[in-house]
Amino acid sequence: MATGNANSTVRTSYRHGDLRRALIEAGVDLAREGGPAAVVLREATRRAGVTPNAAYRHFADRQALLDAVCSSCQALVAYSIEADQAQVTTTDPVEAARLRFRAVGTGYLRFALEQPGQFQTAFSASSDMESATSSARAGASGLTPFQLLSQALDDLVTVRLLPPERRPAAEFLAWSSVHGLAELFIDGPLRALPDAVKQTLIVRVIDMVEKGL
Amino acid sequence: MATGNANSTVRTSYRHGDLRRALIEAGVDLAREGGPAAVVLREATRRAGVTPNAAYRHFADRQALLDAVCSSCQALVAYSIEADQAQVTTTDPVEAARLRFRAVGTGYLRFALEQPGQFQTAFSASSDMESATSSARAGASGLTPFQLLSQALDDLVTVRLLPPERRPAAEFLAWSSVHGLAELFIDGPLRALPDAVKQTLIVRVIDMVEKGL
DNA sequence: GCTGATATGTAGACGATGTCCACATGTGAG
DNA sequence: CTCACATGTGGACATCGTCTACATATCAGC
Repeated sequence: MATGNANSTVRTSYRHGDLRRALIEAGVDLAREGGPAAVVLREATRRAGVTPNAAYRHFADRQALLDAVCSSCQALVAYSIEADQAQVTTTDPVEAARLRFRAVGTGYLRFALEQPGQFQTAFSASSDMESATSSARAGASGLTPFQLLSQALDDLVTVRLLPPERRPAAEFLAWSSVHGLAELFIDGPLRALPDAVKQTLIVRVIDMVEKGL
Repeated sequence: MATGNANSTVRTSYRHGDLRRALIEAGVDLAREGGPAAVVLREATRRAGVTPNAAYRHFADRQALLDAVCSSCQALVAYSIEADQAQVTTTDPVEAARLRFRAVGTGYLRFALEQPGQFQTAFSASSDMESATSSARAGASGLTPFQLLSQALDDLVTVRLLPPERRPAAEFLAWSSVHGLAELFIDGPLRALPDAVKQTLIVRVIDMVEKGL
C-alpha cells in the first residue's frame, strides 16, 4: 500500500496530517453518492489512503464518524438556507421578514432535492435538541438550520406578522411540514413527480404554513 | 439444527408450510425491535427455524423481504388510523367528516410514537405512487394510509369544509406536516420531549393543517 | 401406487463490513 | 538524545448478504 492515495495530496510522511478531517470529507462524499447507508468506514479510510483501523484513532466507531458527517451535512443545509435568504432584497422590513422566513423553507427543500443523499444523512443520526444547536452544524452565519428557522420566526413576531401567542413551538410546526415534504420527495411517493410540480408543492406547503401558523 | 425452532410451532415436515409469511412476520418483529436496519435476512430465517438460503426461495434478496415487511408495517399504520376514526361518534355529518380527517393525523402519529421501529420501516423502502395504493399495505377497510387520507379529504369537500379548488394535492400538504412531525419525534430533536408536550404538538400541527389547507 | 419433475430447504463458500488486539513507527517533551 | 505517546499497520474474528451445488419432499400423470 505504501503511500497509495486516491485523493488530492499524496501523503509523504507516515502521519497523515489531518486524518479526522479527511475521513469526514470522504464520508460527506459517500453520503452524497448514496445517503447515510453509503457512509462506510472502510471505504472512507480507503479514500483517505489509510488502513481501516486508523479511523479508530479519531472516531470511537462507525456511528461516531457518521455523526460527524451528519453535522457537516447539516451545515450544508444551513448554507443552502442562507443562500436563499441572501436573495431577499426588499427594503420593506415587513415583507423582508416574510420572505426570509419563506427562504428557510425553500433553501431547505432546494437542498433536499439537489443533494438527497446528503440531506438524508444530515437528519439520519439521532440528534437531540442539544445537538440541533451545535456549532459544528452551522452555516456561514454561525447558525444551524434549526436556529435559522427560529430566528426567522422571531423576526416574524417583531414585524407583527405572527402574533406572539402563536410563536411558541412554531418552529416545530413549520419544520414538520417542510421536512415531511422533503421526505415525501426523496423516497416517498412523490419521488417521481416532475420538477415543476414539485416546485408548485413547495410553494403550496409554505403557503399553508404561513397561513396556518 | 434439525427441527430447532424458536417460535410457536415446531416444524414437523421437511417443508416449512408457509415460510414466506413466517419470514415477513419475523421481519415485522425485527422492525419493531430496531427499525429497518434490524430487518436482517439471516436473523429472520433463524427465527423461522430455517437456513439463511431458504429465504431466497421466497424473496429475490434482502430488499425484497424488507419491501414486504414495509408493506405489512404500512398496513399496521392503516389499522391505527382506522382505530382512531372508529372513535368518532358524532351524528353531525359535517363535524364527523372533520373529526375523521383529524383522526388520520392522530392515528398516524399515535402509531409513530407507539411503534417507532415499525413506523420507520413502513416508510423506509422507497415507495412510489403505485405502491402507496397497493392492497398489501391496506388496513381492515382495504385502504392504505394514503388512501384513508385522500378519502377523508374528499369527505371534507363533500361537507363543504374544504373548497374544491383547494382539494388537489391537499393530501401531500397534510401528509407532509404529519409525517414530518413523526420524524422529528422519532429521531429528530423532539425525541426527548415529555409525552404531554408531544400530544400538544400533535394537536397544534393538525390545527395548522386544518387552518392552512 | 409408482415415478419423475419441480418446489423447497440444506451445505458450504466468498467477499465485504465493523471491530478487536498486538505491533510498529513517527514526533515532541524532558 | 531518549523515551513516552500519538498515530498508523497487520492480522484476525464474527456477521451479513449472496452465490453455486446438492438433497429431499411433494404432486402430476401414468
